[in-house]
Amino acid sequence: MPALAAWSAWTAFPPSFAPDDSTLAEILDGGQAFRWYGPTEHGVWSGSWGDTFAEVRRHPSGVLEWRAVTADARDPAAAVHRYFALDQDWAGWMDRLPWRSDAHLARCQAAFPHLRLLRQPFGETLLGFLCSATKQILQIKQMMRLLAERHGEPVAPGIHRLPTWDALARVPEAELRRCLLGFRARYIHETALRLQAEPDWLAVTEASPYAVAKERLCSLPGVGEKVADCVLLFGAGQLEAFPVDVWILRALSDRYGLQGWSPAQVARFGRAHFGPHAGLAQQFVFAWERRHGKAFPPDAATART
DNA sequence: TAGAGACCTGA
DNA sequence: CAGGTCTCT
Repeated sequence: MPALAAWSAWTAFPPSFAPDDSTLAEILDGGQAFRWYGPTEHGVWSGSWGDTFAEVRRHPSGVLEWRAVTADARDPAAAVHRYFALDQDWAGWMDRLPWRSDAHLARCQAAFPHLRLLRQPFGETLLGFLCSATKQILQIKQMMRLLAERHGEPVAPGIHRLPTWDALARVPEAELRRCLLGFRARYIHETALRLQAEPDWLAVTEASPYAVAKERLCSLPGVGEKVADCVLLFGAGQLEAFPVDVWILRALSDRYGLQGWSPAQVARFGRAHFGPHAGLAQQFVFAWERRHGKAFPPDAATART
């Protein structure tokens, strides 16, 4: 009998990563990643990326901690650090956002302490957002779950990883449709074939500067500006990426007075206003709009075009 | 860098 | 109708 995958011991996250429960939920299940489930009645989140399966919970002391298993039973600490980008200068980036002159941004930052951008595996991020068109988070998660169960290798007993693009290239489009993908099945199938024909395309794209990487991504079927920016922001650490979805459109319209602006115009405004880490600002504005937007109808003072 | 409709399926 | 893209006018 093969060695059973073993859990690492529960390990505390560093004090620099101390989100409250609501912010943790926003990080894990707010639309960046589609592979987290929770919290259980005991407050445990479980999720997976690549070959890693992890759990996150709050110790009675209040400290956030994690444990994980990996498919080949190597120490998962490095994988966890990379995924949560624990070695990055979040405090510095936060301080360099224009919160001093932007009261709404300051409010968003205050509302989600330690909100982070995840650094997910590039290929998986692409897969997730290729499925995201006109779908809610719940439905995207369902698609990912079916893809993993039916076409991904097991990483631990009962747990399957997402299929690699190589594996996806071997799945007929009709079979993909059975994973609730709908018209997105064609995008994924065709993308898989292209990636198969060019084995280092993903790695080269991930390592390319923002503008180049975005152009490359946009050449894939089903990938437009919004999806490309999500993939680069959540799967490549490109903080310049500024995805404009309906929430950001609404937020910039209602909070910044940009009624009637097109997505392209809003994107230009976002990069100019929020600066080189616009993608980070975007995450706060996005989270705030989803959670609190309804309680704050558009401000009459800014509601002029 | 305009606007409309199609594309799948299910909450 | 839904966190988008593609295509055509």
